[in-house]
Amino acid sequence: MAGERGETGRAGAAGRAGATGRTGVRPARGQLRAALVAESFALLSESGLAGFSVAELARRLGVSAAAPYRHFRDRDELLAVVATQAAHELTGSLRDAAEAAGGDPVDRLAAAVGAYVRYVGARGAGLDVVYARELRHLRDGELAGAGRELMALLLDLTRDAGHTDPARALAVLEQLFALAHGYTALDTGGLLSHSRLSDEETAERAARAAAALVRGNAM
Amino acid sequence: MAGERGETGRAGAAGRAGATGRTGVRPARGQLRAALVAESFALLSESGLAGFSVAELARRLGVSAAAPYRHFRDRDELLAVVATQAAHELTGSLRDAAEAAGGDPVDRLAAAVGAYVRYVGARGAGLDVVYARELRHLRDGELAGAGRELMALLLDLTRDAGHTDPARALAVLEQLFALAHGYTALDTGGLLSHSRLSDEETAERAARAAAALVRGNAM
DNA sequence: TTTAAAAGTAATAGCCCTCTTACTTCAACA
DNA sequence: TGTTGAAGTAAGAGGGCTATTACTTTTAAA
Repeated sequence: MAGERGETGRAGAAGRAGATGRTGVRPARGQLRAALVAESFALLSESGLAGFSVAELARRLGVSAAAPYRHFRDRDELLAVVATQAAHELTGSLRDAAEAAGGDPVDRLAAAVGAYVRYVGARGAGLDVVYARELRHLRDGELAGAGRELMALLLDLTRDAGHTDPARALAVLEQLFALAHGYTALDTGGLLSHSRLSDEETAERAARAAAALVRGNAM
Repeated sequence: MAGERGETGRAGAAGRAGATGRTGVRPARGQLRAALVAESFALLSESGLAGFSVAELARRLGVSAAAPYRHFRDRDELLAVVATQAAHELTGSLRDAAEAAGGDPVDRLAAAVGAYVRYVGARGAGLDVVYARELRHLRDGELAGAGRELMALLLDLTRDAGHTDPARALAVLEQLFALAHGYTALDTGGLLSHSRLSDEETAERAARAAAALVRGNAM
């Protein structure tokens, strides 16, 4: 029983594994690139960033381990594309959620936090992926822009909630997304309320907590 | 440039690396067990649970890769000892912090959250390590007890803050530790306020946020 | 001083991973 | 139909990790 860990990580070379199941359907010839990105979200959502491996992806799509390298220079480039898409989707989701929440800034922030938790629950990619350390060296292209766009939206929402002082707005933002990130992390880790909650339930709890946090800050 | 990732993880076998520096001092013969535990905290604090590897530990202590297995059946057993110690230390730290904060339940909770963030910053082990999924199969011995002890303290603190309804207390607890965990995670990931904050500064921010959260919940 | 257990080491098996190279297949176009 | 470039494959090099086994060094007791 040599290699049979259940968590690993860090740099180096090897180090993953996982389900190893042929989950996705083998994509038609020429569709591999898109399929890789799609399956990346599934894999992230199941195993997190730590469990992301090109080899596992290839296995799931029923292609050879070398195939992905026809479309991406290396693992990080694929991850960067996924992170960029996640940033765009997050920006859209949070903006929509805030929009739908009406005019009250507190409601809007709470809705955004809820949307964040919901998105990460569904797609497995959150701030940790978008701003992953290991992708720093690629942070000059699209990913950089998508990351800034997301951060700008967050700041806007916070400022609308009455925190016009930049430093103050940043601090509140930090609180809210520490909260949001914490909910997703604890949930993923199964540390929330004994049994694993549904993504929806977690999102609602996070949104309620966010509202309380914003209210509490105003006191 | 084969194995040169900078993050990995998941199950399987291989998968780490890291600094590979000879950090700790080679322990005197017979002191390896204690040294391994001590160095584990250092490694966790640098690379997180994902970067934890027995091989790296051995390297840092200047002993052969097989040496650790003289003292621990396998990686998980070592990790469980570390987690157990972390749980005890956390319980002590949080209790002390609450104690020192005086009589106001909100202050006490905020102090506990601050202490949590401070501890994780310093030692690298938090709820994620104590309640790690991969250690579930060992959760019958000391670790289980230490985990319950920690959780009991948290619940007590929450209950003292006026949330006598068990479900309500649990929900508030969840909020607070999602917040705390989120702060440590964002901080570790360098996502907080551009430049990396000191552990102390992060802890204070988390404590302030916790106080706001508790106040907001009371409204 | 002998001796036996404890603590380490060397070597290695077995896995998984990333990424490269050379070869094959396929599909669309001339 | 022949050609050609894109897409994919087979193999393998290079590395890291967890553990195991058999051998060596130390240390402390008899």
